[in-house]
Amino acid sequence: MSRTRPLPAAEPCPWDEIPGRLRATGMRWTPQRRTLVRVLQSMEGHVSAAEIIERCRAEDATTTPSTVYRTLDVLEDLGVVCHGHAGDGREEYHVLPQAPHGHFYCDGCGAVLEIRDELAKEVVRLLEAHLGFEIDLSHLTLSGRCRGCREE
Amino acid sequence: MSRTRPLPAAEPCPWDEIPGRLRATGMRWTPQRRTLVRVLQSMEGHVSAAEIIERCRAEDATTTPSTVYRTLDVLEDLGVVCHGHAGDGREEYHVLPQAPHGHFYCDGCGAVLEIRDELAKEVVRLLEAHLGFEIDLSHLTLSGRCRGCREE
DNA sequence: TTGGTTGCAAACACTTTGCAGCTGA
DNA sequence: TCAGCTGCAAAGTGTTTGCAACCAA
Repeated sequence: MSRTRPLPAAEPCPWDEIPGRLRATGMRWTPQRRTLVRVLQSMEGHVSAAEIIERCRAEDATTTPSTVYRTLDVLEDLGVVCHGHAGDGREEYHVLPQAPHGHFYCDGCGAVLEIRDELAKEVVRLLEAHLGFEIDLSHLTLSGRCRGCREE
Repeated sequence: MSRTRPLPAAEPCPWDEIPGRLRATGMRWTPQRRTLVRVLQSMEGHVSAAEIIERCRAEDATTTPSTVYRTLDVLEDLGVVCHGHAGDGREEYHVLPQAPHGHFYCDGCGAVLEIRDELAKEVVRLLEAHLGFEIDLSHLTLSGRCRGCREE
């Protein structure tokens, strides 16, 4: 299973390279994969497995969860998505992560903010300096309360 | 359910105050709770629900998961533990958090480090300054690779 | 006594897997 | 053709809940 891989694929794979990259390793470019990839393209950012499945079903009512999960695994190997866990522990997929970033979930209002670029680097650097850990920020979602909810 | 509460209880509850605090609100101090509390006392830090259940079963073979989960919920309201999610999305409990701190899990060797005190404050401050989020670090476990595993 | 607790079993949500048949290359 | 892929159904996980019996206060 790809999710036991230590760290996400090094370089992200552009959308239009996907069919070729699949075929290059003997894999197939099927209608179901076309649907999933089209859906993912319209969802850049963070998405739950449930959302992905629902959107696929909207495009193709015959979509099956197992196929979606299996294909997401394949796409994760290609670096198109990488998965982590939302605050409630469910699978969460990050689409086409260009730079290391995490997500921030507000317990109060449910808002989600991305922790990206400079800030992500800063956090990574800080933790690395203190603990010697190379953090995989893209794999997690922090939780807390946003400014708005704190002022209530 | 207590796990929908916005943030963990403000002040941690010393072990010996637990019986009294329970009774004060009409709750009972039962053998099962005694067992669980004893087990938790011997496990300060991060523990998975499975570990807690297993250890309880070692002390009392009749221990039931449902009772453990329910009691952990009660103890979370008292501030004795607070729960989050491990890297794989399972429930994880932090026992008697004295100061805000998170955990760091190494994908390589499985080592767990605590992110505490100064470093935790620094991270919290950083994220707060940039995003306006009041982070609940105790609610999460970061993942990545530790120094040792990176050098392999 | 009596309402909080417990144990059991069943329900749950989500994800994974086995397998026979289908299909892209 | 023929491996990879799909759909289905079934099995897992890990956690939660309903309920009757139980027992701490």
